[in-house]
Amino acid sequence: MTTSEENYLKVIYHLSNLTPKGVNTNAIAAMLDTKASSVTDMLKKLSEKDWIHYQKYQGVSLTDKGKFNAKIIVRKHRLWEVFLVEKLGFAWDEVHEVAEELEHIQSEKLINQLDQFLNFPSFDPHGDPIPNAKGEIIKIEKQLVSEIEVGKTMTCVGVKDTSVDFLQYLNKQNISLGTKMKVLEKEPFDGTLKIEVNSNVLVISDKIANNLYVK
Amino acid sequence: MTTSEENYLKVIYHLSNLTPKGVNTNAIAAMLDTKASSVTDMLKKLSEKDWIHYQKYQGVSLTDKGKFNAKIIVRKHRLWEVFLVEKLGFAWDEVHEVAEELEHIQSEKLINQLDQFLNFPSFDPHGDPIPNAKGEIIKIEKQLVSEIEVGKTMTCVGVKDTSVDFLQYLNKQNISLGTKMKVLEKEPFDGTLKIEVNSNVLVISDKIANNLYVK
DNA sequence: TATATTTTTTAGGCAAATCTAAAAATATTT
DNA sequence: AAATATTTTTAGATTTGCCTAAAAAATATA
Repeated sequence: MTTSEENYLKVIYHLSNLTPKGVNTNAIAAMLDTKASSVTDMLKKLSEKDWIHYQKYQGVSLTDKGKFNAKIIVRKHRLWEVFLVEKLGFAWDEVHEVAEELEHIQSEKLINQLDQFLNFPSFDPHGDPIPNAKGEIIKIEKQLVSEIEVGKTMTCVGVKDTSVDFLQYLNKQNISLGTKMKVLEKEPFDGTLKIEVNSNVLVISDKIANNLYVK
Repeated sequence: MTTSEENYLKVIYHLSNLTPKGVNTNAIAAMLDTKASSVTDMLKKLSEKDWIHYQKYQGVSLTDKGKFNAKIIVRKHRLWEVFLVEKLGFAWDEVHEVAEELEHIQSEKLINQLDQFLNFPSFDPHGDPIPNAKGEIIKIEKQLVSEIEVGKTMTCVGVKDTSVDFLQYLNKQNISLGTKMKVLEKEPFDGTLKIEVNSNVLVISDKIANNLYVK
């Protein structure tokens, strides 16, 4: 499996969770920062290898084989992120790029030993679940801050957007996994929220509230 | 720097230590398991980037820039080998292939944090010295078993050949870094040696004696 | 429903890294 | 020194993954 093929599988996997009916060519192109025509080329190749179901103009979905491969790549990515944070002292906003490279290293033994070395972690530094060696992945119930009612307390369990900008914003506000918060006020006009964090009142935008997972 | 360019630099670096006058195209091709014509193509590219001195038909040598880059790749390779053995429980004959992939991960922070995490090791699992972040590398005096006089005792400090076959042969004979040995007898006809290892007498060929470093 | 817009695919091309086959330069042997 | 052998380079082709531009299909709009 080439690095490029792996990147396509991973992106199709992530998009499938948002668009279960079938993933669009343009959506894949946008995620991979490439052109639709390049995507079409690759879809044909992935289809021939039986990793995706593909019919012209109909969008794609992963086969069982493709889904398993995708999950193993996600597993590798997230385990490496844990390693970088727990063992090498990286911050959660510094790991993504490096993990994007490390996830393509081909060695089953490597990744399973790494898993053991890290004590079989269940979640990565952004709160996302780590598939096990069989590709099994736990799903926890989590909600966006934007979905929480006024007056309720909540605990940060993850982020939807894992961009450096967003993670550094959270750093600045002292919000990390496990941080307890409370919704104080909700502005109906634009979705702006007032929340209590670390005994301070914080005003957060609609966009922030839609990218922060809590339970 | 592409993976391919890195592999060429690394090979030229290693060959330079054996052939200081200038490295041959064919020698590079043999090491990289490719054709001489492919090597010529790449030499032109490396030359344009000022990583090697290259004149048609005259063999090549590394520029200062090229040598530094090569040493950083060697540094990465050897640090990853230490990680695999010390932290993930790999055997010394299992690390080379995986380290060949890991050495191409591009992140200065990653490798310097890894170095610290491993306590700034000086040698890799095969006894080879690890360059520091500046590319500085210590040279220890070491000799091949074949160069040791009859009657002398010696300690294994490294291997010249790092192939799986050779390393597994040494495993079988219970020879590893630090193993004490004594030369008992030398056969002038074919260079076969009798040595004492772990209170046993072992007969080793010319070829073995020429690939085992001691001091 | 016919037209316009958007999405997707095809056709043809490019750059990197490789290959084979043949030519050129260097080295070795007689 | 000439002939032979070896090494290295050139020329031209291939594969992978990407591109642009244009055509085809699907979707939205009037």
